[in-house]
Amino acid sequence: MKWTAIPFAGEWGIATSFFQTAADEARVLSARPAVELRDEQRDERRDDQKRKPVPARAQEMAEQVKGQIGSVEGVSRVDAVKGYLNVYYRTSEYAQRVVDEVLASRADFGRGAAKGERVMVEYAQPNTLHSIHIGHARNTVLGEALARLTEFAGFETIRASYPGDLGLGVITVMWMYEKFYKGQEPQGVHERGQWLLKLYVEANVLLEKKENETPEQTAQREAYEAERREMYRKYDAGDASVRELWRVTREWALEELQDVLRILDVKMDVWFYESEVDEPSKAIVEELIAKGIADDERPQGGAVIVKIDEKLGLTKEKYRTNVILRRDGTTLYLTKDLALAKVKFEKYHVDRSIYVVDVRQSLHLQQAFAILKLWGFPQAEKCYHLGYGFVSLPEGAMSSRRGRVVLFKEVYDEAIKRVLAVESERSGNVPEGEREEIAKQIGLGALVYSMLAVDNNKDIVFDINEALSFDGRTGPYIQNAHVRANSILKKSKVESQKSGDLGPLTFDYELTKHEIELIEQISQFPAKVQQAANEYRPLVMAQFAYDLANAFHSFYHAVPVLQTEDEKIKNARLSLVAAAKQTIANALRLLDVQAPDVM
RNA sequence: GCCCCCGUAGCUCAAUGGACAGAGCGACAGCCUUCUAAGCUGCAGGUUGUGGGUUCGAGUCCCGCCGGGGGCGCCA
Repeated sequence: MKWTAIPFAGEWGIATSFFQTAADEARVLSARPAVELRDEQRDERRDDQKRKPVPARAQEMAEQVKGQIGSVEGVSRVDAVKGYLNVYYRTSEYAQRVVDEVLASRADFGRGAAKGERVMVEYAQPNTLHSIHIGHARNTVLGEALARLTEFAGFETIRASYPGDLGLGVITVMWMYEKFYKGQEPQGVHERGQWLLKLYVEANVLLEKKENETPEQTAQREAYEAERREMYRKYDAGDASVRELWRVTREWALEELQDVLRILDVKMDVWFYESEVDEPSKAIVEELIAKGIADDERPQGGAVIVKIDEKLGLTKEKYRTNVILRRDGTTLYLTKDLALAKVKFEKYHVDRSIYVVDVRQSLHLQQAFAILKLWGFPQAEKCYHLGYGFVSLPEGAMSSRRGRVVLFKEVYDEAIKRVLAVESERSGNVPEGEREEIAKQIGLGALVYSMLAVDNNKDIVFDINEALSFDGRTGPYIQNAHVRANSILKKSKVESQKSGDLGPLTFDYELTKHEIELIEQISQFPAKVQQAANEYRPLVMAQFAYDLANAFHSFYHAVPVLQTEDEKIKNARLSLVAAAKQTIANALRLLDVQAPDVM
């Protein structure tokens, strides 16, 4: 029998339906030969049952079962309604169980049992040529929330970053620097990152073919292009000065990435650099040729390719054919991803490998997974591409090449500014010395939540006013619930105390619907953790955090706590507030959002 | 041409095949001498793009159509 929560507010319990049973019965009755029925004494009644619509019969069954159930421990009543059997819990016992569990487990409330499975989440893969924009931020936040969820749900989790520190884009910035900006170096980690982006944009203007070029312009552009190609060649050949230039500019970019990760409270376990998988991936190409998976067309002046559909025996085109080694012997994105997967499987022994990558790369990753399967890696089945919609601007797609991007750091700074601007009017309780820190937590909370509160596959048109809204279904709304709970506890002076310190806890009084709704939300947290982790969807947790905060705000408004005269009820409510505060904090933590005590 | 994703309230988005499709924003009307008003309460807003099918039951699964977006061997 499958039990689900009763979707009613105000009272909680579990329910099961009888539709399936009723439908099955109807099938059996109608399948039985009529002659057999005629022999039955009560065939008329059977005919009635047969004709009875399924919902009505299901209701009948529910009522029957209800009649057979006596009184059950912890259950207040059983109802049969609309084909469902509803079992309502005895409120006081259930409430006490939930609150006790939260206050006993604290930060571990909701943590799933160890699953004995190792998961690697790969995210934060920006190129090392420019500053982190808001699209990278979505990627990072999504990956981090997912990692926190899988970890808390009981999976051993490894966080991996895969910065693209190689390729034409990187060379382009190096060329621009060498030619026009040599010796310059802005101070400040982010200033330097943004400056690299500026160089990249300028270089692309110089290198891009324009309409109606004069012969001089064409010659100039081609000369630049030749220089860039030469630099790429020198890099490949291991030229000392070019390598040094590469090392220095790369470091500037990585320092900025590190700082963004610090701001977002992301601690990577493993760093895979594109430059480090480049060489090993060439050996893989040879192996794939030897195994008959890849076809070497170089003798005919072609590349090394894998005819994926053909090798898999598919007749319809699905994965198509892809190149794994250019005709000039250099590697591609796909080549390196194959090498990286091998490392993940063999060195880190991951059972599941999650790639948090833009949905536009879906085909490429599917191709990579298919080749891994051909290659004989059983883990290929456990590779999962968590695609997410891209972040665009009202004026169109973001383009690093054209410099049409919204930088993460700009939005972050703006967020802090806006919080500080409203802090004086909205909150009087923030100590002067903590204003900046609290403003960071709230500003970032708004930004992060706005990106997680949308399902992965949705594109986001970035609107800064929407992303930094502090009202309604937002990060600050949830943070505020945490703050209000904290405020009550602080005034009651039990904040740091354990549930036991409140005396024997009992909810043996008539609970208001707001208290019951709040307890119901709290009790759902562990299941939501599992759901969000299993479905790879931080949105589930974002939604839950809002619902929980919403239940708390309503409770806060309608139910007095400190003013309660009955000491027992007051203590029960205080413990409920403590449980709510803890659960909100746990949920926010999984969303990579800070839970301030004041705001 | 082939593949993938999406279409739900004016807007932005939710909804393990189950009960009455829910929130926020925006609009309107209330609530601060009561634990923080970044809040609460009320009101309004829907033929879930469309036509079939499967099912006791479809926003959800299958097929067709319409509309939007993305991708498709030497970019990443």
